Amino acid sequence: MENKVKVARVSYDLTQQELAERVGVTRQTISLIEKGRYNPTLKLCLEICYAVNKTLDEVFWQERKE
Amino acid sequence: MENKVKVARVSYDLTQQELAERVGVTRQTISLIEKGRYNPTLKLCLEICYAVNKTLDEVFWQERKE
DNA sequence: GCATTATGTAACTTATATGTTACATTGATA
DNA sequence: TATCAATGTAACATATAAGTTACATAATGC
Repeated sequence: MENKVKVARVSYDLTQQELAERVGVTRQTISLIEKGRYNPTLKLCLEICYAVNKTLDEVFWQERKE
Repeated sequence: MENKVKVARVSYDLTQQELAERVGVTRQTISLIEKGRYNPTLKLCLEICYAVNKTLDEVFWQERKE
């Protein structure tokens, strides 16, 4: 699950810990999502978007790969 | 978890069963997502978007509610 | 009426997202 | 060099997304 969470987070000058607190998960969860090792739930994706002022498409969209 | 899956699906003239087969889940999962009783994973959201030719924002975006 | 299709949902199981605790590594900085 | 902050990750526990089976209802067509 590749995504732009890390870019969005860093552009907001937030640490993983800070982002985690704002969206209500642990630092480990943010780390795993940024590393593409987790398939986050929609609710968490939305919380991350709200925290970095971006939309789902901007942070999580990816074209279908055959 | 409100969303526009049902509208998008019906506009494509797909039954829950057909959409479920295209995205690789069961009919029950589609039903529960449409009813807002499930918090789907990002991967499933993307699959649904691909199936109905829409983006995440079009089908799953919602403004933060305080 | 009787079948058939589409949908809602309940009980139970399985897979996995997420939490908890803990330890290691890297980079900056005093 | 020695902290310390930020990050990666591993083992295990918990919550819940998703599957399986099954049954019910509404709508449609025979």
